[in-house]
Amino acid sequence: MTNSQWPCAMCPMRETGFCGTLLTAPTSKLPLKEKPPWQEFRQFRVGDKVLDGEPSRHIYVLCHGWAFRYKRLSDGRRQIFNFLLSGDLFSPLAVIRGEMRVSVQALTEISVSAFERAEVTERLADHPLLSRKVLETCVTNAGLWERVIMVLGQGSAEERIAFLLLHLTRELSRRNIIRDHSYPFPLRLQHIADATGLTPIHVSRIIGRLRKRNIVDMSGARLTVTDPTELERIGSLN
Amino acid sequence: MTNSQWPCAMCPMRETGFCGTLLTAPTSKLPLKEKPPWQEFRQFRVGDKVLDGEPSRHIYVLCHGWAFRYKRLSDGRRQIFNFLLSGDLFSPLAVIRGEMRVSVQALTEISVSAFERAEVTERLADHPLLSRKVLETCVTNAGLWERVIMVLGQGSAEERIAFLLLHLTRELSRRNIIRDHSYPFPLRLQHIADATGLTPIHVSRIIGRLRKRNIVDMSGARLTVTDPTELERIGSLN
DNA sequence: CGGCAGTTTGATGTTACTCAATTTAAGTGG
DNA sequence: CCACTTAAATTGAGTAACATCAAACTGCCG
Repeated sequence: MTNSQWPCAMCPMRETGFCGTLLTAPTSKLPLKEKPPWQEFRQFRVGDKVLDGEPSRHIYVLCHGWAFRYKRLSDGRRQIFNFLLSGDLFSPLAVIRGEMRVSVQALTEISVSAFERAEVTERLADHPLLSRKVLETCVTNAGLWERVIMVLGQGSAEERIAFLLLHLTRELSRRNIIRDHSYPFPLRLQHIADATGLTPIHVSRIIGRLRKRNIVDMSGARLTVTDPTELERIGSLN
Repeated sequence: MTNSQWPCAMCPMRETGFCGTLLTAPTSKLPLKEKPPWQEFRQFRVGDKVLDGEPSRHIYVLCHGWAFRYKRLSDGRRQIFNFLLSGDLFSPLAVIRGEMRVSVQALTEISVSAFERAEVTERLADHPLLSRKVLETCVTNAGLWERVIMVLGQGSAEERIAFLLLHLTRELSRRNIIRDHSYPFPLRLQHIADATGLTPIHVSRIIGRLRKRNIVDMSGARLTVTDPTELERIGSLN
């Protein structure tokens, strides 16, 4: 990981008086600030759960790595709402309301910043820039939720998968992670299935088809977008 | 319509210094306040479009009747995001960002309050109660969006329809509109289909099945929930 | 060289879609 | 109030998309 990729560039807490503190990340080469007692820096390994359906005392920001946010039904079905990348606030709603019965699990090694919720909400009122950031994240998410509802309600299997891959590709490109239309890709078929409402078997077939058509290739834990134009045509639902 | 059902009880603008003005509704028997120039009171008839995919200068609150919020794809597919009932802010996001390329259409005769967006956003800063209301609506909506994503991603046709009917029934019951487990219901099969991602024909079959099982009955522009417990069991996805 | 988890492939089953025809309900004008 | 018109709901038959089950294959790690 190079400094230029250091996630603080994406962090919603940046420039809100909260952020300098994120630079206490162990591997960071950037200048340190003093860490306040109400912030913690934590690391998790692949498969670890950061949250498990219980309300949390903390607000989390993902600093590095991949995670996903999901909910499980009593009969085992799992819906993945979104994938979290560097700089993502886990749930802007958790800032306002404590509840939110969702789980978050790490897809790679990840590092997160955990802020005491009480401290953040207390500072929310007299820190307009912070509350603006939270609100902005809410808005961004709401836009994503509506696009997801659109694609789950109206899209074919192919459109759903293309939409997901397109979205991830765009997000990673904003973070300067993509080189030669290819990037490390930690999702298994099961994750794509649970995010798109399909079965992993069917996802495999569709991805195979997309590969044969030279649109995307998913192998060796990497995703390569061979034909971005075509992927966009399929996945953007306009 | 009795005074006790008058929508201001649900209006997010109530007690924010914006709301008294909603009482200028022509049919209201409640005391009037002076209407500021940046508020308008409008009426629409069945099928009229209040918004049509274009950014609007106004922020809308539904005062009376039913409407729905949707987006149409270029090939004709339509996804209905939600149904609007008395007191609903059309789109909390429109308050923060002007854009939002969605359409809103009336299902019944409706009356709406239209506020100049510029005036509202200007007052947003020094009116904490108002911004709190907007934020709260954002939060409520975000919770709904996630439940919708859950049901569209994981639910069967029956679960999707039950979820929708259950949600509407709850919202109307909060508004004291339900008498004897029955209420006026302006949705056609096509609306339910476009909200659940099914075809109207299939919706018809499923509803017919629910009727035979004495769970709900949808006829004569009314919905009757015969077995609320069973509807809840099917539609709550836990 | 196993052993394991994840992926791919094939065969078959189920759910939901499409198309067409019929029935019901809701208006409309006489 | 009743024929007539029209839109919407229902029903049936056939089809396509996706799910399920089972088996074979691949890559990876000890």
